[in-house]
Amino acid sequence: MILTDYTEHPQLPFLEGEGRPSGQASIITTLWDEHCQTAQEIDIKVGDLLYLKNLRPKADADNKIELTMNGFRPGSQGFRPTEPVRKLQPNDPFVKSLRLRKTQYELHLIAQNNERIQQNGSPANQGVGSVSNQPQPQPQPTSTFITHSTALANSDLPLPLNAPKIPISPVGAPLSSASPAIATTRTTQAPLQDILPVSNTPLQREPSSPVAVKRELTRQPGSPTRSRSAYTPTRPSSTPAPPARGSVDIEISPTFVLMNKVKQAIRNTYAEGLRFVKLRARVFGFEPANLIDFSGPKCTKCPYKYPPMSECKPPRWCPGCGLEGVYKFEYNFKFKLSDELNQLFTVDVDDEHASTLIGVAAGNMLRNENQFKLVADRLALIGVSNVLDQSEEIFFDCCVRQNIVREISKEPMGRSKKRTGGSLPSPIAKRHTYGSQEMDETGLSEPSPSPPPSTEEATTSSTDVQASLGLTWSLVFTEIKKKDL
DNA sequence: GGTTACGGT
Repeated sequence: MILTDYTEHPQLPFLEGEGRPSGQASIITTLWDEHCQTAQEIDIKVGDLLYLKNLRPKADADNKIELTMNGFRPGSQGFRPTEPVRKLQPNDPFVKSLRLRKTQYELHLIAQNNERIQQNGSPANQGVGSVSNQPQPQPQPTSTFITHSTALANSDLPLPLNAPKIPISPVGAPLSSASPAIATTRTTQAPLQDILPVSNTPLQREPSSPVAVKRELTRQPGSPTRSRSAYTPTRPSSTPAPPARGSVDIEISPTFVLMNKVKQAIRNTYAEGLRFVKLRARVFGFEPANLIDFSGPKCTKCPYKYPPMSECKPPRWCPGCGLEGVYKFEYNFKFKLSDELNQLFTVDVDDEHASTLIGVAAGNMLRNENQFKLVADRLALIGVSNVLDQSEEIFFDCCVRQNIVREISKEPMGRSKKRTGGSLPSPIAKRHTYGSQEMDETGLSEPSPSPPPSTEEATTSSTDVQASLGLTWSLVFTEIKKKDL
């Protein structure tokens, strides 16, 4: 079999891919005896995800690394492994980590490719060593390739290892202490792979962190505190003042702009009792976990939203309407905000408002690295990045709207009312409204049956409490502006 | 946890 776990190595065969991952990331693997038989019995096919125990490395005639699974020899002192050859079920935790590796590898390839284009003509394999940013590369003593040790402990991320000295001992450069592999032969779509530990050189995994740098950069000499909006929150003396830095390079929506928009929205529309709240807040969490998935494909003919790109590609036919899978990319993510009083809000950001916020329309960030950079750079200004940086708390002004949820009475009327005091939606209504912009709009045009709870009540609640009360929020009218624009 | 490893183009 030809396998990959998205790890490159100069001693792997195949430079470019032809149905395999591009780059030197495919490895030839021989199964002997019962292993070969098992593989056939469980019908291993191209594209399957496998877990193989006790692979042994060897150098072939050309000094390329190969893997071997030797058969068990009765009479030897050795132990017979349990399920040495196994297909991974989709819900296996290894599958997730493998997909993550794949995504990261793809990003790496894109970046590498761009670099090559810019420098015009350097060979494909160069530059590998130059992209380094890997925390603590740790050579592991004797390690097995794809196997046995079930240590999932050290996260999904493979450790870049030393360049193996093949002929001698077992490969000193394992992919990770335990990593599943993908079987390929042909037909793997484009780029695969992961990090490239070519000769000790750790690889960059998170292509998204240009942010931290920028923050530091442009600071206006004379005006450190420039551009704070008129909004001056009151804050208990016990609460430390929010760091004023962070906002250096950014100019964020002035409060009056927000308020004008809010007033206009209220005037123009619908809503009586619609609640807008302006906040100075920071993002302390977000979903999905990877910025790549902040935008994803959505069917243009029905409301179906495809699962995250980093986990799988959109199928040819839309599972929602069954018709031809025509889709476009839309933003859809959540921020967890904490304001200056440490009040927590989980805030939905739909495509429209994400576009306003970020300043760029949604696109396929997995395929288009420029797109990714634009988005990542912009979000970095408010401290949202794949790379954790807790050192700085960046507050920005924003506006959120309380989602109004219609009562849907599948549940015996009154039950949820009793529990919640009359104005809150049933769990069913909540589920339907969640993350669905269309629902939101219909909700708006039909004012909620009873007045919303007071601002004070709502904002005093923790996120959890809010959620249990059926309160959800959407980000609206917020822009991140660069100072120099 | 403890143990061993051939062969094929």
